[in-house]
Amino acid sequence: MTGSQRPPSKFVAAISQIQEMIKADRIRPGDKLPSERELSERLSIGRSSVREALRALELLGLIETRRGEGTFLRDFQDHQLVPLISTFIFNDDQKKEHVQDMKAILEMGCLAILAKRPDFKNNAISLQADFHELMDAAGNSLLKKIWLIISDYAGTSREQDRERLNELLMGFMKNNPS
Amino acid sequence: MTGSQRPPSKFVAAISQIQEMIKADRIRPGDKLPSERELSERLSIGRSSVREALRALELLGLIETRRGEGTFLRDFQDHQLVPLISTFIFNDDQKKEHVQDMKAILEMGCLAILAKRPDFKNNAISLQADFHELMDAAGNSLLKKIWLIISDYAGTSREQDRERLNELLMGFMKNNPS
DNA sequence: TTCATTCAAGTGGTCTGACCACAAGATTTA
DNA sequence: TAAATCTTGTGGTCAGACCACTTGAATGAA
Repeated sequence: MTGSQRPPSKFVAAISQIQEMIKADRIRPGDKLPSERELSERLSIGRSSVREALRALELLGLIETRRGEGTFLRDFQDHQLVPLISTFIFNDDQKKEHVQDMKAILEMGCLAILAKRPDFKNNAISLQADFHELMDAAGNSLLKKIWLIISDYAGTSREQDRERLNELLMGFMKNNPS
Repeated sequence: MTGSQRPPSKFVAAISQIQEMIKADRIRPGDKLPSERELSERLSIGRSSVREALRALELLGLIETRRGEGTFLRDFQDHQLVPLISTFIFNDDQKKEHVQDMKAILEMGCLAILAKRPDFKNNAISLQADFHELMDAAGNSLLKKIWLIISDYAGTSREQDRERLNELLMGFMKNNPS
C-alpha cells in the first residue's frame, strides 16, 4: 500500500488542539487552562500524552505550571528556551556567528527605520541610548520581539551592545548626513 | 520553614542531564542517543519523565525521533523552534506594516552580507537572482529561516519581491561603489 | 461572631507496567 | 541464493496508582 502516511503523534496533535482550544475558549494570558485530566478526557488521549504536550509548551514558555493549582497561559515575555538552546548552539561556532550577524542585521534595520524620521539626530538617539530604547522608538514590535530573542541567544553584554551601537551610529552619520 | 525552594522537576533536570550526557559522550549531530529506557535507568528517573524531556527537546528541534529506530541528535540548523515561536509572536502582532518592514530589514541584511564579499558585483548577484538564492549565497541559515517565515506572512508575490530586490540593488550600487 | 485548625477535593509530578507499531537484523525455509 | 519469517530493540500510548501541594470549605475554639 502506498500513500498511507501515518498520522502525527498524539502529543503533537495535542499541542495543536490545545492551541485551538485556547483560541476557541478565549483563554487569555494569566488564565487557567483545563486540568491535565480534563484535557485528557476532552481530547480523548492519555494523560501522559497531554503532559508531553504541556511540558513542551512549558519549555517554550507558552504556559506556566503551578503544582496544586493548575496550568496557566503565559505571556511570551520570558522565554526560558533561550538559555537552553544556546547551550546547544555553543557547540558550533559557525552557528554562533549566524546569530551575531542576525542580531546586527536587526539592529541596522532598527537604525534604518529611525533614520527616516526627521527628528532622527535630535532627541531619539543620543549616545546614551541603547537598543532597547531604540527598538521601542522604532515602533515595530515584531522587530523588537525577534531582536530580543536573538539577543538572548547572542549572549552579548549590555556594554558590548552599546559599543557596537556607537560604531554603527558613526557609520550612519557618515552615510546619512542631514 | 522558609527558604525551602523545591528542586526543579524531574523532566527539567532530565533535560540538563541529557545535555551533559551529549557533551560527555561526544554525541554529534546525526548520532543516536541512548534509548528512552536506557536513559531512564542511567538517570534514575521514570521513562515518562525522560519522555517529557525528549518530547520538549524534539519540539525545539534539537533532537529527532524515529519510531523503531531511536532518538537522534539533530543539527541546530533545521530547528523548528523559529516557526514555532513565530506563530506565537505573530499572534498579537498582525500589523502588516511591521511584517513588511521586517522583511525588508532581513533582505537588506542579506545584501549587506553579500556586499562584503569581493565578488559581490561579479557573479553572485545578477538581476535575475531572487532572494531565495541570495539568502543561500549569504550562507546564514538562521537569517534565511526567519526570512522565509516572514515572507510567508508578508504574502508578497515572487514578482513583487524581485522588483524590490532590483530597487534595493540600485541603491546598494550607489552607496557602495566598488 | 471571629479566628484558627482541620479536612477534603482538585491539581500537577512521577513511577510502573503493560501493550502496540515499527524497523532492522538474524534465522529459517523454499 | 533468495525470499519469507521470527526476534529484538525502539519509540508511542495508555491506565492506574501514589505523592506533594494548594485551596477552600467545614469544623471547632475563643
